[in-house]
Amino acid sequence: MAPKNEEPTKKFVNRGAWTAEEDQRLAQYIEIHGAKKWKLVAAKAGLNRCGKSCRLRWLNYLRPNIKRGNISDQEEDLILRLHKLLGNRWSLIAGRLPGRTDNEIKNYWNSHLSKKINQTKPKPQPSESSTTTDEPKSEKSWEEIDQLEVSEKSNKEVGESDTSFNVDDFFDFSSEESFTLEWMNKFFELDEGLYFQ
DNA sequence: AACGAAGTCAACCGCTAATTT
DNA sequence: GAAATTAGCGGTTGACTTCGT
Repeated sequence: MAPKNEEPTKKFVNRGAWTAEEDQRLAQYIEIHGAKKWKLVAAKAGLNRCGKSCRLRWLNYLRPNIKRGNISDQEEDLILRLHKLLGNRWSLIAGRLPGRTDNEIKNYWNSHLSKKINQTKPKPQPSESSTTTDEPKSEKSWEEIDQLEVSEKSNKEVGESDTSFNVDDFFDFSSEESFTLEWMNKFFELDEGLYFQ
């Protein structure tokens, strides 16, 4: 279907770490022309990079309002809870944490939280199924997960939701930041009794 | 001080979904 | 409707740093 690599010629494509100059070129170009058609962006900005690489760099580092490092306890807690709910859906999780990127959340999870979970996780109950991962499947049923996915999809397709729970609508807080984290924690506190026990 | 192991994280890869032609 | 192109996602890799001996 899709081509393996979007670049026709890989001859002189830069790879690896971005230089300050490349960052500046990319940011400058996007500021003027916007962030779309990444292949074009790469070419027009005079970057010997593939479009994919430019996109990633912009989304993860150059984009405005990006927060880097220093993940707060509150954010960490939220990540844990959202991961429990959503599994490895990093972009979804990141979408609930203003200023955080999926890559950062994923890295943070892999290097910090997965270990933490493994350390603190209680021994599996004999009655429970023998899943070994920290995926949510052991916490929530597949039906519940599916329901989330279906309602997400149907909302995009139809533009309105039925009575089912919609995770995007429910967690959408594109504008209000500090309020959100507190509110989310409140929600999870209430919700914990239902879902996470 | 030197060296290997372990940890971290930016970037890449392969794939699918969505959009455009 | 089909094909081509673009966007986006999650998994993985590898360079670099930190830690332990």
